[in-house]
Amino acid sequence: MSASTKLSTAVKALSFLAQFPDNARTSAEIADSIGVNASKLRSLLSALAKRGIVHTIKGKDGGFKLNRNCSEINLQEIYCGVEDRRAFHLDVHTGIPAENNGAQKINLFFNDLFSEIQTDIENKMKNISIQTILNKTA
Amino acid sequence: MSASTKLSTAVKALSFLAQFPDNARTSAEIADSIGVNASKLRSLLSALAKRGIVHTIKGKDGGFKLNRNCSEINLQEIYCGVEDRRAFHLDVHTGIPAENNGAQKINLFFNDLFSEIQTDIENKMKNISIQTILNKTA
DNA sequence: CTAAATTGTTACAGTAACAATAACAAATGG
DNA sequence: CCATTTGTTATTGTTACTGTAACAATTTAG
Repeated sequence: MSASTKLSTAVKALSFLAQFPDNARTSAEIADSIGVNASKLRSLLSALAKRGIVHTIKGKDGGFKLNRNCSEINLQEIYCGVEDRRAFHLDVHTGIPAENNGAQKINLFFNDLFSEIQTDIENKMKNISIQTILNKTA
Repeated sequence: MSASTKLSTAVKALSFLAQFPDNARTSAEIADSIGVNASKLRSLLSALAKRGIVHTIKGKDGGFKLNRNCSEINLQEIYCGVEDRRAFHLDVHTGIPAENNGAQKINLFFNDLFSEIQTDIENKMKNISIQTILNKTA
């Protein structure tokens, strides 16, 4: 799953869970509703559980439910939860021994630029909560 | 090559060419200087030639040289030249038949959001020319 | 005209990454 | 003890990527 796909899948799952504030829902039910594989979804939600975004209940009558109010879950932390790397990490061709000094400085330049872009994106995502999305997609 | 790697490689090549405003340089020489494969580099530069960014000369004593002043080549058009897709395209898990309506609306939401982010990034890149980078990495 | 050099493009083998699924241990509650 | 469900690992098939080589087309020098 690409990074951005993980994000949108996670948001779909959380939005689904938002419909049932009290009852836990199984990975099978959620996966069926949003059209993804249950096993993959479990690994996504398990990552979100480690961040305290969802609560998981194992065993009979178990499943997943939201651990917080929808307005207190934002895209940035969802993204960081489901992805190891920083949001929308971009690569630079890393130096090989023969590279000249100018090329190395250009690598540094792009690392800085991409890092700046990442920060911009993360700031944008911090301002969007699940509640925001529910409102816009209602 | 990932999208962002293509961008940084292209910039390295153009910066190298900037040192020699009058003479064409061969793909072998440029590739050796920046540490990439000559064949891969030729396909990158050939894409830039189609955008009028570099001028190519075939045959004996041929090679590549810049077609414009460094201050008139910006990152956005380099990126669009070497990559088919829009700059830093981000994916959304596209709907499968069983997907519910809420999930589809969330796809639309993310398409809008990612599109907005792409525009932000492109605007940022438009303001950065090869000359800008030469100044910063001198 | 001939030969050498160079781009532009295609092909290819090897590798890595990815997707979708299956499988199963661990945990839980009746 | 048994059924259920998560959490994680393994598997399998496929796709994508990487680095290289090869070669036709083109151009110029001599």
